[in-house]
Amino acid sequence: MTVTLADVAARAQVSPATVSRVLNGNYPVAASTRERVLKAVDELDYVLNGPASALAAATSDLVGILVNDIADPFFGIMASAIQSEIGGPGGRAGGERLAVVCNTGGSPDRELTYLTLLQRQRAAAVVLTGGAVEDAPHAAAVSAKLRKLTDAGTRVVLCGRPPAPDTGAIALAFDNRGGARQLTEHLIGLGHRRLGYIAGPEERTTTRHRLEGHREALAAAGVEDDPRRTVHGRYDRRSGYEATLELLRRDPDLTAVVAANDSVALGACAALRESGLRIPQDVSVAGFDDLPFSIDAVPSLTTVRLPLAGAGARAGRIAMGREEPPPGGIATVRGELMVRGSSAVPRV
Amino acid sequence: MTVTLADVAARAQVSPATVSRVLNGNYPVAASTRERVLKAVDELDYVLNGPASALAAATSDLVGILVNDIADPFFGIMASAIQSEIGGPGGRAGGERLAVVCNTGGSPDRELTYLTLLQRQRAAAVVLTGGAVEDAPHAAAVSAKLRKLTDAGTRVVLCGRPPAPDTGAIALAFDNRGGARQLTEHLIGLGHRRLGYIAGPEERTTTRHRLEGHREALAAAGVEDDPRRTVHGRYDRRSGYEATLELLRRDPDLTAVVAANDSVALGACAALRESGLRIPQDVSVAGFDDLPFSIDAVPSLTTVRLPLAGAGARAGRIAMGREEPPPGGIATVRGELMVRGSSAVPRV
DNA sequence: AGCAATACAGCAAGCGCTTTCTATGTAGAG
DNA sequence: CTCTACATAGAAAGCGCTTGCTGTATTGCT
Repeated sequence: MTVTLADVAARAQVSPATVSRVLNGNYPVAASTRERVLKAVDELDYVLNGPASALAAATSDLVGILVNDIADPFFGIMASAIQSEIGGPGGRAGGERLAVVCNTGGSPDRELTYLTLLQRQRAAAVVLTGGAVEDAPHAAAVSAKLRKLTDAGTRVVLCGRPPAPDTGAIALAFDNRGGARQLTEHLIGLGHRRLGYIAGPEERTTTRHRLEGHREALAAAGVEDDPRRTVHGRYDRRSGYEATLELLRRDPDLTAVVAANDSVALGACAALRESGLRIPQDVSVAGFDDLPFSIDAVPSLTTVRLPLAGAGARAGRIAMGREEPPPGGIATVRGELMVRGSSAVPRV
Repeated sequence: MTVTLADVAARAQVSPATVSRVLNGNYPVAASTRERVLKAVDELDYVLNGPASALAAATSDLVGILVNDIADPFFGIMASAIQSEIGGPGGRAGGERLAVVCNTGGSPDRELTYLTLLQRQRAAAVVLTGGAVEDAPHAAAVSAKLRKLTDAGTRVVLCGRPPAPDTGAIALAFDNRGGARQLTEHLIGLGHRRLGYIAGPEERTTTRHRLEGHREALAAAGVEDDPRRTVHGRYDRRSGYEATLELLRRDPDLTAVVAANDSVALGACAALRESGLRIPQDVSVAGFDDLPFSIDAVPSLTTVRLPLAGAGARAGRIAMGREEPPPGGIATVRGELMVRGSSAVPRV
């Protein structure tokens, strides 16, 4: 039925061991023999049995990438960059690796389940992207899992996610706090004093850090931080739309809306516009991430650019052992404030 | 070192066979025994060895999803929907499956390589998304590969991709031609006669079908189809921007620009705006796909909505054998014309 | 009470590959 | 011309799990 190593060996008149060695190329095989084997492989259209070789060699060529939402370009861009570096087809030599992109949907349970699944597959490496959930028991469970993975020799890299101490995981964290602070400072610098803030889901690290940065900026400038000017929602457009309506209800005199990310900002723009407010003349809007579409918004969005592709690529290289991990296993990746058309001096 | 089935068996005072059966739950095991085994599994923190069980059972729980560009929401949305249906963590019962999202980057070679890798892993199913490349040798190679996969029992589903005859693959094709025709008919109906068309890369089926639909509409309405009004590019924003500038150079009196997809349309809008043209008063713009951001464009984009999530979910169910394949193994999924603010009656 | 049927559990044979160790042939050294 | 060294190739022992087949109690019938 299916052709095996032994079939190839028989056809090439060599032992299975030799065929294996030709295929793995890590043992001297005479040129003539190699050629004969390769010919047989070709003629028989032989395809190695992955599970069997993974079992025998106790290693696999799977690399796991965990994302919160694969339909969101934020994660798509990182996943794409990571994948381009793990040496999949088209990558440099060194064996082809299969990227396993796992969509957790932001659910802690699924995150854990996927990690187990990856552990079960004896993945060569795992990259976790995006913010973590701040639930103590869950965080502990994830840490324990990561520890086990690293102990088993799986390289674990966190990309755009806070460090996980004592797990052996390398962390490339985004400076969400600093970026958010810069952004709000920019707005305050323009003269804004009544800023609405649309935060992400309560329990995520990303949400908390961005919110903290925002508050730091307010505090530093001595601007009152009215809790009624902060609303929590999801990281999507709809949430931004609804939250903005709510903010406007609470304070119709807002002069700026700072959103948790660009998608939320777009929703905010739609809500403002429908409320008859002009951007930025009446209300300034700011996002975060600088996803590709942000520059096409009208007016184009003031936001904080996160080097998603760069960080992903670096995470991928580290995961493959092709780049030195940062000292201490932790690096912070900064964002860059992008001032565009959606922010301006407030009306008097 | 790593704990195996045998360790669990020893601890639970049963044979390895029994442990295996408890774990797979497909063979009667007394409740008391099961409990004992489960307890041992828990205490030992045992994790099944995926490769080993895949080898022994001659099946794996990997499902491959091929996409052209994971950073593009078009594919992200489909991948997400497919994944939600393949019964991964959080899905219904029946064993957890790992989705392997493979980013081909639109390269035929990588597509082939990934298929081989998936075949090597003995994937349970494979879903190919997005248009195919129209290169005869490559198409034949892919067909041969698909044939081999289906012969080996892997279910193959094409999602948003034309049928591959005689491969045993199920196809859920998008009606790109019909959608494009409707869209252009709408524009012609508004009174447009000088329409620029920004097509995708030449060699892709999606590009050809959409272009054909556009031309059908022109022909049906007796509108001259000046080849100079068609420009080819990539499926991204930048390409739309550049192509629009080129179209404008060739014919400054265009009254409408039809783009290969929404991203391209956004680029077109930017180019028009920078050229001092208002949308839709001076020039109407239309996209394709109706990605989430399209409604947020200003003005919101007239486009053809493709049920990406729905088609992906269906493809996923079919791949898992949870839904009957369409009769003949082929189904056409229609798009829906979404008339929005970016299209209007041309200026006189 | 005696026999067939049923419900579990275990044995053991692989699944297809990798890899250590051993064997063989050839070449260079003394 | 014999001895050691090297380059290759093969034999065989698993890797950790699944599963067909074979027991052995236990249960249900008559």
